[in-house]
This record gives sequence, structure tokens and C-alpha cells, in this order.
Amino acid sequence: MRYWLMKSEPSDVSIDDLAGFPEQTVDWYGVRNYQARNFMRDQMEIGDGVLFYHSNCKVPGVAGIARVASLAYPDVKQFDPVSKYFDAKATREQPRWFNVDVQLVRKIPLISLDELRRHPELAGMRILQRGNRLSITPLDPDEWRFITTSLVNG
DNA sequence: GCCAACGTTGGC
DNA sequence: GCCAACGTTGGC
Repeated sequence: MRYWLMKSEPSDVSIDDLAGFPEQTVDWYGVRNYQARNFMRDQMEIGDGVLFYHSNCKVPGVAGIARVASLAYPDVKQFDPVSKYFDAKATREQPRWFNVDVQLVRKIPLISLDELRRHPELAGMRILQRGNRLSITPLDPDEWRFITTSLVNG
């Protein structure tokens, strides 16, 4: 059982979009970074905890709690010539990009990036490090616990 | 919309 | 396999 922080731009898929999807589940398409892909393909398991993070928006922060709902499988968008995520070098036989499904557990009052920075317990979070751009990062169990208990209920 | 940081690409 | 050029990310 692992824990992850996954960034989504709300103009693409917001927490409310997710809540309205069938099964409140989305296929996490469009990851085009090898490190982030490898996390999904090699490490994620069904039931892993996910913090759903809103990025590149007015108030960035953790917008909900979710879970990994499938193992990784080939990202369908890599085969779709009209998609901006199309990859001409990917084939059905040799897919390059993978994604898992992510299912909403519950929406929470937004924990802003500012708020995250305020807690020394979270100082080690990848997302808070200077220059970090990875869209999927692992979370320490302690960080997960602190955020999903102390911050969500406090 | 600016720009620092970082990843990828491709010529050599 | 180096590294300059270029593209992207994402907070501000």
C-alpha cells in the first residue's frame, strides 16, 4: 500500500468533474513523463491512496482524496491521431505510455499550497521542493496520515 | 503572461 | 555521449 499525489489541471479534470464521472472514476491519461509513467506502471496497486491536487489554477492545492482503482494499462490517447497526447512512435504492440484509473473517495475543503507549506511535518513533500514539476509523486505514509487526518479534520 | 527550472531532442 | 536549443510546467 503506497500513497501518491497526482496533479490535475482543473480546467482539464477538476474534482467536481471527477465526482460527476461514472463510478466517480477517471483514466489518468496524458502523462508524458517517464518517471511519472513508471510510478503508475511499476509501483501503483489497486487501493493505493491518492491526493487529488489542483495545479496551474488560481488556488493550487489538494482538492480531494482518491484511490488507485486499476493497475496500469496502455493510455488510449497515444494511439489517437487527433489527440494532443498522440505519440507517433507508440504502437499497440509496443505502447509507450500507461495510465491507471483513479476513483474519488471524497472531496475535501481545499488545502491550499500555502497551507501545505505552513506545516513542518510536510517540509519533505516533493511538491514543495523548489523546481519540482513531476505530476505524480510518492507520499510518505506520515505525510498522508497528517494531511488526511490532521489537516482534513482540523 | 512571465519566467525559472527542468526534460527532451538532435546535431556533432 | 555531450550539450545547446527548444518545449513544457506551474507558481506567481
